[in-house]
Amino acid sequence: MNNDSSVIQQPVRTKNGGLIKSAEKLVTSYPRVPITVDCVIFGFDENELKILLIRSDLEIFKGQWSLLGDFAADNEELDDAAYRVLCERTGMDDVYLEQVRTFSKPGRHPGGRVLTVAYCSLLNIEQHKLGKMDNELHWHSVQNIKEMAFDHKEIMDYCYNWLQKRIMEHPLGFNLLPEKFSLRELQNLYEAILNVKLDRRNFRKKFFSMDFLIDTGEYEDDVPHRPGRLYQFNFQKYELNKRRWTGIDF
Amino acid sequence: MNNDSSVIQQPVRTKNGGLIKSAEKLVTSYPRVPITVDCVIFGFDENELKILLIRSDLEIFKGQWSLLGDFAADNEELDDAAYRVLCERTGMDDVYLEQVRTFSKPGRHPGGRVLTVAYCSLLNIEQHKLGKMDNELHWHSVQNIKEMAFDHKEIMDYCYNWLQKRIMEHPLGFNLLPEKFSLRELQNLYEAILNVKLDRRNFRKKFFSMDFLIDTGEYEDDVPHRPGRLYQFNFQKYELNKRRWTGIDF
DNA sequence: TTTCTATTGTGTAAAATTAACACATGTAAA
DNA sequence: TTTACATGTGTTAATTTTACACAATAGAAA
Repeated sequence: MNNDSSVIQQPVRTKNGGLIKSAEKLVTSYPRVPITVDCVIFGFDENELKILLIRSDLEIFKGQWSLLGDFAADNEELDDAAYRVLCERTGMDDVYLEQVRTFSKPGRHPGGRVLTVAYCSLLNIEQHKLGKMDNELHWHSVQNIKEMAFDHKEIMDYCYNWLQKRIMEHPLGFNLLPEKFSLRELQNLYEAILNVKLDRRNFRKKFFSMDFLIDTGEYEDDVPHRPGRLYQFNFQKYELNKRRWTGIDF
Repeated sequence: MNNDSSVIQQPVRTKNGGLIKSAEKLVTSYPRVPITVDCVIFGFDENELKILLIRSDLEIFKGQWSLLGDFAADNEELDDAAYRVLCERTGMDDVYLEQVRTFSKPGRHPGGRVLTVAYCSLLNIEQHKLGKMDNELHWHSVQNIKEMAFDHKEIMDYCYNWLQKRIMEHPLGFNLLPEKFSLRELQNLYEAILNVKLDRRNFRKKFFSMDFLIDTGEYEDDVPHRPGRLYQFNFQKYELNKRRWTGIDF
């Protein structure tokens, strides 16, 4: 591990005032680290917030679950790497994805120093029905996960926390819902993520006043009670007014 | 660049079901990247938000300013690396420091691929009077910086934006002020960071109601008008009540 | 000593937002 | 036809935010 990187420990830096001619020489004189991206992929199903995990392929973590991740390729921008992982593993594109934080604790990877950049992703679980091939993949209820491989539990907790804050500032939640949804579903989503109970009438008022909901005129189907109206999220309008958006406050 | 890392491009992964015995072997088969930390160090002086920059020591960026940064050492946690940079360059310890974001665009460093993790730091500028030795260091007004070496302008902009949001959620600003300060100074700070004008009376009410200000009983000195009271920030009390803290709203 | 200037320190009323709460309506199942 | 259950809607009280004016106090100037 890191044998070649420790050959030259003294930086190429000139002592005083002199400028460094070769940036390349400078760079190659420092330690280098393998980089991974890890995706915390959230979904929403049965009124629970879920996260997509894969069985670890390392002997040492046998039986444990881990985030979907991969090493970054040569010269690969990390956003691209995360997106690649997402596409390869879920077959989906056009997915919400955002960088959250970098984790660098020495010893976090049993194979030596590996730095990982955590990404948070929100997707519609219905559009990613796991095939029979995917017996290594599984949607877990976020609340039930006790331990994970590597430091992935810590990463997941951080990202879940991040999501709770983030969803108060931007209407990300819609990425987790089907294209058409009832207000009840929307409220269930917020209650699941924030882990609180909300007043139905005030919730409704709040979202209508935001003016990002399009009334489809359609109604729920297959419910054993009065069906609710179905709405769509107005992504366009949101993008236009994003700057004036100051967040939700329940 | 990256010549040894591209020797083995095929991952060691077993095709189906088989677990990987050697995590080490897996890790060493992937590309490796030099990592830097870059500190966006904010200060407050003459009612302006400032940032501490250093003249780039690279020939290619001659005359341009850059963030204070360094390469991460072997097995060095990045928080530690950032803290090390901060201490080495400013001689200060016990400084507010927080990771903000990782920047990975290929081509962002002229010496080849270098990944950098940006940290945001807030310190009391009075306690870091630049000595004569530090003629490579300079406090710049944040508003005046047009261009910087590397992608540091982008990083600075991102961190400034981050700070504007962050300061609404946590009372970080006190790190930028002297131990004892008047309410006017505090308001100037917020106005400088947020780039807005605030109502003096409401600002005052807001901060008193937070109950984090300790009245020292002392007064300003050397002002050509009625002197204001001096306060201290109650860090202890804040730490205790942090969890219930929901932010400021001007 | 007096006057002037500038900034501190304080309170209240209007406006906006949030929180709490109840009843009629519509569908499917019994 | 009745029952069960969730939808859809409006009002009032409480809280928070905004807007705004005047007396007090120090140093500087006259």
